[in-house]
Amino acid sequence: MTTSLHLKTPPDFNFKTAVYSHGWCQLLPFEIDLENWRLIYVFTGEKPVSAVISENGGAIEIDVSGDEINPVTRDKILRDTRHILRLDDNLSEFYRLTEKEKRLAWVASLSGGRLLRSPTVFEDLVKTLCTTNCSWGLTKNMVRNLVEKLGAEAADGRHAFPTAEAMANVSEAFYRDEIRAGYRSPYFVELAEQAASGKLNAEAWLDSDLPTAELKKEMKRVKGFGDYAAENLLKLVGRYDGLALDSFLRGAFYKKHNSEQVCSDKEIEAFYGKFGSWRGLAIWCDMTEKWHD
DNA sequence: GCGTCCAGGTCTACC
DNA sequence: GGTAGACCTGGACGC
Repeated sequence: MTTSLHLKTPPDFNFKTAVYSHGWCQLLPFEIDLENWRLIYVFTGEKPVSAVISENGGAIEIDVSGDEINPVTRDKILRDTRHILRLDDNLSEFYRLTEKEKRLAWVASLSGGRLLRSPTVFEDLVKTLCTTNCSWGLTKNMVRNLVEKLGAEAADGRHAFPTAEAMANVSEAFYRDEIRAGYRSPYFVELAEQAASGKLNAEAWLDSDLPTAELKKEMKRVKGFGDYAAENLLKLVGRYDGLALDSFLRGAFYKKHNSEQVCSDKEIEAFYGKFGSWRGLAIWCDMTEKWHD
């Protein structure tokens, strides 16, 4: 059987733009069905359940497959979906700034800037670590291995993202040999152990009172997290002060704004300075404009 | 088939 | 505070 749940969306919400805001929609347990514009995710709870998320008549519809779900699971799926799609984000100030720039006028008209994220910061931490110093193809491989080899199985055979406990229960050799994580393997072990023991509470970063610079320092205490990784995660917890420059963003910037000539990171930062604390979101939207054609 | 380069970087040692 | 070198993997590319 299938249970359908519904969520109202804010007026400035665009399902397609939010789902395809960055690469996360391609990382398990997310799956994207571009033909029918549906997002699939395996939610955790009492037991993992697969759900198809789509837009229907201006609202979000979540079709949960399998046995009837209890009220606790139902509430968790609704809460997680709000979080994933960032339905509660207020981007009005960002839109005011981008509307002043002709080339970024599309951002407000397509309601861009809602970056898809995972239900937990822990999942985003692990996935961000999988993006460092490798091709996007390898990132997808590592995440797929983590999900399929360590995540609990739902009724339809899909797997949820592994818990910190499940990740802490395997060895460094497992990460090297089975996950194909290479030199990142000890980082995964340490991160999982800290999260499972409660020593690291990444979820608290969502509503931390710390200034962004301090929060970034805290994130960089996680082994394997440097400037790029910390600033990427900051974006996912709703702070856009950092640009999270990586080879993709740098290359795209050189091509679009610097006649394909290499320039310094400081010059890139200065270019987006006018967007203030929204500059990280401004460069991301600017560099991914064509994704929304 | 083989070697090299590099991709959605970071860490450590050293200066 | 800045920099060089090492680090896994796997696909692309040249030969």
